[in-house]
Amino acid sequence: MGERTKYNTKQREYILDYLESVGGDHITAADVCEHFRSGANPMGQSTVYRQLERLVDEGVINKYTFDAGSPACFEYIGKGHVKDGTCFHCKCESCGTLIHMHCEELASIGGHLYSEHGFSLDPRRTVFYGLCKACSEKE
Amino acid sequence: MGERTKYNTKQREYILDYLESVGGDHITAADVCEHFRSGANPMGQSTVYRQLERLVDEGVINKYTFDAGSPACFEYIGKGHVKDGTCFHCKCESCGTLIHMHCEELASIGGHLYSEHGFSLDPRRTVFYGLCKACSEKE
DNA sequence: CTATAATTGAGAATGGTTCTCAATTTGACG
DNA sequence: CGTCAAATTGAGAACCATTCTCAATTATAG
Repeated sequence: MGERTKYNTKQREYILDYLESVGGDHITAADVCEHFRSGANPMGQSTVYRQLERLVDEGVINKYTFDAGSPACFEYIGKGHVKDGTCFHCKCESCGTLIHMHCEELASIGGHLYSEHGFSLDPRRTVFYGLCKACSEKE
Repeated sequence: MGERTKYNTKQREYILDYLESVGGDHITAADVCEHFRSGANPMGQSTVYRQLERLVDEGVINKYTFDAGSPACFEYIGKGHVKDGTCFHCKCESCGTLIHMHCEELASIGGHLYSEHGFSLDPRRTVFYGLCKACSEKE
């Protein structure tokens, strides 16, 4: 990781600053574009997408994809709050809420998938779909 | 479920026949379009998408969505081989292979998510991302 | 058979994302 | 400092799965 970027550009720094200021919240590529649209440091959307892709490759941010047609979300890995592999994400199919979940038991399925099925789980890409508490009580 | 469709059309029957003949394999909307493109029963792609959407609503087929930009997969529910909630899907991030997995232990996380976190897991929408055996040994 | 509502299909529109390529910027080296 | 090759930028086009539009067709009830 981190071997792809050769040059440090202003744009890269601006994006990193912005991601850090946002913290652990989820943002879309469109959010990043919007933030820079009218500011002092305008930035092309191609650059936004390219830098976000790089930062994912470098492990600086995580990327989550949802249903086709809805934009991907990015999440800054600041204080190692996601890196440890015990943070999972649940997405409510009804209200769309994204729930962060720290859980050792969920983390253990990674080991099971590997030892029993030979599959190396990537918790940073995996999203559990279903209904959140509020919505499942409603329906 | 099943309350949305009012009329039974030829196109609907043709699609159902095709899905049944394919069995439990995963197919995309494009596959369905392709199958009918040059045959005796040509069908517009709008119809394919609409009927597939309906069949999902009616619980006749399952729909799985993957990364943004890659097409959704559909799976016919024939002999109840998916309905039971023990069928999970793993997608290899390297080679793209989709692995079907029947596993009681994985199914148990549904119970855990509900009792401990109040979240009702939908196994039909959830895909585990990571590396398949072959690819993880390669890298 | 008729009326009415649902469905079809060709083509356009959508929307997130990726690609193209000329212009610009970066950083190593002299 | 300059020079220069390599990397990056950005405006706009291209992509592609999917959804929408709407006039023509078809299915079903009565």
